[in-house]
Amino acid sequence: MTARSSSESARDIPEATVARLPVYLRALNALADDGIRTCSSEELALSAGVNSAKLRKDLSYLGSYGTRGVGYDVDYLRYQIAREIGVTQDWPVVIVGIGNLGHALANYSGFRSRGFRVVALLDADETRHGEVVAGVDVRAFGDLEEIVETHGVAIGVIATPAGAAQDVADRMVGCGITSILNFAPSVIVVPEGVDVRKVDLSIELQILAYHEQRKANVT
Amino acid sequence: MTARSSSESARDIPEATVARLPVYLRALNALADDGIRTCSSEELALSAGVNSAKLRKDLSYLGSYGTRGVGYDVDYLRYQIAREIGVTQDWPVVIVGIGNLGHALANYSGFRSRGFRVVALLDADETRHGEVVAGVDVRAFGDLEEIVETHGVAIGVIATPAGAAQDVADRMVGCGITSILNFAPSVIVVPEGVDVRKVDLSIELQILAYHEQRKANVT
DNA sequence: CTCAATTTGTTCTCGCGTTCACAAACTCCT
DNA sequence: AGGAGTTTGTGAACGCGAGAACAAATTGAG
Ligand SMILES: NC(=O)c1ccc[n+]([C@@H]2O[C@H](COP(=O)([O-])OP(=O)(O)OC[C@H]3O[C@@H](n4cnc5c(N)ncnc54)[C@H](O)[C@@H]3O)[C@@H](O)[C@H]2O)c1
Ligand SMILES: NC(=O)c1ccc[n+]([C@@H]2O[C@H](COP(=O)([O-])OP(=O)(O)OC[C@H]3O[C@@H](n4cnc5c(N)ncnc54)[C@H](O)[C@@H]3O)[C@@H](O)[C@H]2O)c1
Repeated sequence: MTARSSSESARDIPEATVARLPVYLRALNALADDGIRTCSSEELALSAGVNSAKLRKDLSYLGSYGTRGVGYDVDYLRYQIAREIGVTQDWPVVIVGIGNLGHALANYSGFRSRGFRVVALLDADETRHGEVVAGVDVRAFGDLEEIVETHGVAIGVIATPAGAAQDVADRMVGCGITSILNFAPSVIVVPEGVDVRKVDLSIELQILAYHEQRKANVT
Repeated sequence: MTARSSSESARDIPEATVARLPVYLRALNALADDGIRTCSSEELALSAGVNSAKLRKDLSYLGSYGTRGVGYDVDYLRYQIAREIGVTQDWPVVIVGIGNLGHALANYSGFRSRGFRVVALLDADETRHGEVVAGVDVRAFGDLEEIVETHGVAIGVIATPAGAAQDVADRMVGCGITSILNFAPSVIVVPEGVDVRKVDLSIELQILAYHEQRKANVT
């Protein structure tokens, strides 16, 4: 209701919903690939692996893009979600730490297809410089500032050992990066206004181990 | 209070707490490496990146392992958390899909040091068979059942393309695996009693992109 | 021994997220 | 045109987790 000036979707979307929108987008892309042009909240919820009421409520935060009695137009909804998330535009990304994981990330094609473009691969180890991974040169970490400025990079990925993560984060923040994805198993501290998300494989396994142990103990 | 027979910590720990226990364990290990033998909830919370009240509440689910006026004994608490999570024992793990990501995972030393042992690397692609990664042979996916039985594997990791993930999961469940870590960007369906956790890098980046876009729009 | 200082364990309150349930809106068939 | 069937969008109830606040327990000094 409260139409806010001419600017459109300015109301804030709950964080839990934001985290699910990419899942819906993925499910919609899969449906579109199968030639499906329309779907109900029930069908979409099924392929996204969530409850249909939750799906509808999530979508309602974006606006009323469905038709009662009919469902959602796959292409239209797909575009609306992509626009809301911000993946209709291209996001330049730098990856720091081109070891085992960094190589895998650089080679990952799912990046590009979802609106992210790896513009630079940086590593402190001189012996890695000049190597070309997935068409991108590995360069010196010292080139960070120049690259960020040139390409207008806002998102950085940390794939260095834990000990270097805070230093890398500081340098990233220092030259204007405001979103960081951290794969190193360490807590990094950043100023307000900078977003950090962490991915920690060991933690995921430990959570599984906890539940596994409980299953065994019940027996 | 309600001491439950002779069996000890049988009450259930909130999921949100379970997800943080590995973070505390990591922080405690770092403190121990620095030679610190005792710490307060405030100090531990700081290095784990959480609120100290939350930390104390989390730890209280495990029991009363601290001393009022003093704090926590680092080694003792470390052991108690490790025991609760189940990482005092060794968990055999199989990884399926030895491509870019599978290689990185197989080479990751953080696995072993946290109680997980990669007992097999499996891939459907014959040309990969026989390759040795981090001391482990890449074998045929068809060997899954034999390996799971031989080593008593309960945890499986999926690093195949999305299209193969459900099939791999079905085979894993079929031979007794009850915990799955899925890196493929697809929803996999499993019977009740089987735990699945997913890690999706693209989703993490899209969440960052959303917030990044909002920062830009406010300007 | 007593008292001040410290720090844990727990209670209480608040807000967010999930889910149910249903009115509103749309389609299609007769 | 009207009514039956379908499906969305949302109000309301509920449960869980976060954080503030405090009582209980311990230490150490005088
Ligand atoms: N490999 C995995 O599957 C995996 C899984 C989960 C987490 N991780 C974490 O991801 C990180 C990277 O893992 P990895 O296996 O690729 O390690 P790695 O040792 O293979 O690679 C780390 C790279 O970072 C570079 N580096 C070190 N310090 C740097 C600095 N200050 N600036 C720039 N580059 C620097 C090194 O030269 C090296 O190339 C680690 O923190 C690890 O714990 C890895
Ligand atoms: N590389 C990354 O950094 C990255 C990041 C995020 C997510 N992912 C996801 O992880 C998965 C693996 O990525 P990748 O880059 O390693 O891909 P990849 O193509 O390099 O490797 C996939 C491997 O799986 C094997 N495989 C295919 N079907 C199989 C089956 N039915 N059984 C067993 N093995 C099978 C292939 O032979 C191949 O070796 C993909 O789903 C990808 O979307 C990868």
